[in-house]
Amino acid sequence: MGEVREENQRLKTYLDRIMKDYKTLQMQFFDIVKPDQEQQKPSEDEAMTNGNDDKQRAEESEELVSLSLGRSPSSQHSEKDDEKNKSPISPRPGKLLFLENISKEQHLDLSLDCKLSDASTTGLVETLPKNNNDNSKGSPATSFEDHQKEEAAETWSPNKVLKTMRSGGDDEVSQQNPVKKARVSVRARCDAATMNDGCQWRKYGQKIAKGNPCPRAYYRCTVAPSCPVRKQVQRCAEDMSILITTYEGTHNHPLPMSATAMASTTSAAAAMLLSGSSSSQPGQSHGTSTTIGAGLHGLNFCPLDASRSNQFYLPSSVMPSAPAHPTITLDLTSSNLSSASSTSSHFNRFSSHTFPSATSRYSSTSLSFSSPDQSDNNLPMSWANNGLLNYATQLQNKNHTAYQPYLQMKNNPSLPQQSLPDNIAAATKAITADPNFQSALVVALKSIIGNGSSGAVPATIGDHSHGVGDSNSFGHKLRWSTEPFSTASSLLPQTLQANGCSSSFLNRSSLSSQLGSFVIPPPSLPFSLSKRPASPNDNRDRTNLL
DNA sequence: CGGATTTGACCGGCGC
DNA sequence: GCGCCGGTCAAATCCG
Repeated sequence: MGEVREENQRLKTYLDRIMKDYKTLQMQFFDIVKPDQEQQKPSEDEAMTNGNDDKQRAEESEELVSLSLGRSPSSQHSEKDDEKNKSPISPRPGKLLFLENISKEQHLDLSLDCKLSDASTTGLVETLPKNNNDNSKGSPATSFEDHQKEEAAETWSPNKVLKTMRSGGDDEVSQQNPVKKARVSVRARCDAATMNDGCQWRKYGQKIAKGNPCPRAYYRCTVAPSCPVRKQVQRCAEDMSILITTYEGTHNHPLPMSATAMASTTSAAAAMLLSGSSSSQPGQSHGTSTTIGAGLHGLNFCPLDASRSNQFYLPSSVMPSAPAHPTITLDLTSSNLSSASSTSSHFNRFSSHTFPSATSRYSSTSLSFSSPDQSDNNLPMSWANNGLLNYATQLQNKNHTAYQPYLQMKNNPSLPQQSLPDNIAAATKAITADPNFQSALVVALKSIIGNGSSGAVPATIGDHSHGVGDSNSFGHKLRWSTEPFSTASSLLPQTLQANGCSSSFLNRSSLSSQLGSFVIPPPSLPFSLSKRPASPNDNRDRTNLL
């Protein structure tokens, strides 16, 4: 406990320093954009002159932005007396504030276009992958939750139709959702027909997909009769030893312990994908649907398994699923290390780029689980241990590898060539991927939540049937206490950060208590890459697939 | 015999 | 409107 306190204090100090730096940068950025604001919104700037101090103005504007979310600034029809309505929100999309507000503002801009439908009819739990109505209960409506709901709604519903994740499958609203569910694709070398991810699956179809001679098998979760989760299994056309498993949907039932790791990881990945989508560019909108994502967001989760040289890239040519789905691919193969077809240079994996396919209406996200330095990476990959948490836990030991994208982005001379919103989105992602940032965030969260009182944060990404609603409360606390750091454009990344990030004291053993019911499955591989079939039927699957 | 798989038919979205 | 394609359904089949 003493050590923990010391480290806590140290991290708090570090957090303070980060906050100071952040504010400094914030002010600088604000100064940069100030002329633009004055030019475009002189009247509102007048209202802002109350805070002569730039810092104060920055803080105030920050607050104003956040508080004004959920309203329709364009209409400005109500609450004129409320000073909060005098936020320096630009009437045009793409206006820049500081980084922290970028995503919010983009959301807000989206909201301007879409006139959010009744967000109260659907909670975040219905919009984000981890939806479970059971967990949306009882969350008292707060402005922050509204904000989150609106963020989620903005993410998915620029058109007036509330787009929720069909994956929820829990209610009528979700079934009305015209938006495709986010998918998480896992590439792994596997001789078996399917990976043993701990879940029970029933095959319900098989098709020959275009561009791949190998048949694609369709599975649905049979753990619960009404579980909407589907998965597709297909061999990679380029490398038959690679099995591409694509998960879609969210389990609406408790998962076996052996399945929680994979489920949590895929859920978190999907959440990250969706969160990345929140920074979508208006110009990428396609028709009445929201374009998900601003590109291929390279997030480096650092090293995990040297033996497998897990990497994460997204060769569009091997996209296993329809491009109409926002897909995040976890590449657990090592082929891309040597594959000439791979474009996953270290930098590229951090670069933000879009699919070459013109038909890709949604972006995909690539996560890198690789390490440029694998020599010291002797930690075996264990989805079962705690899934995604593992990455972040080990990430702490990797000398800030994940910070590289941010640095590269800063140092990349090509960045100015990108559109500023792209830069912002990329920078936001990079920042949120920074383990230091995450550590500080966790420390702050911990202090807010109440000194590690277990259960204070019931969030668990280990169980798909939990988490979003919980992350609401999680993010809620985050919201009010670590305001400058609530850069995550939606909640799930915060969940991801909260769960995924860890300081050295927030190691696996302590995290379970720190983060409440974070599921830590038994230390066995949740999915097996062995030839042992996932189910008694997999043997046939294999013969069928091969 | 019950449950899982197979496989052709069917459906809906999307592009042309 | 048509065709393509991904995804799902469901009857037939298989298997323990």
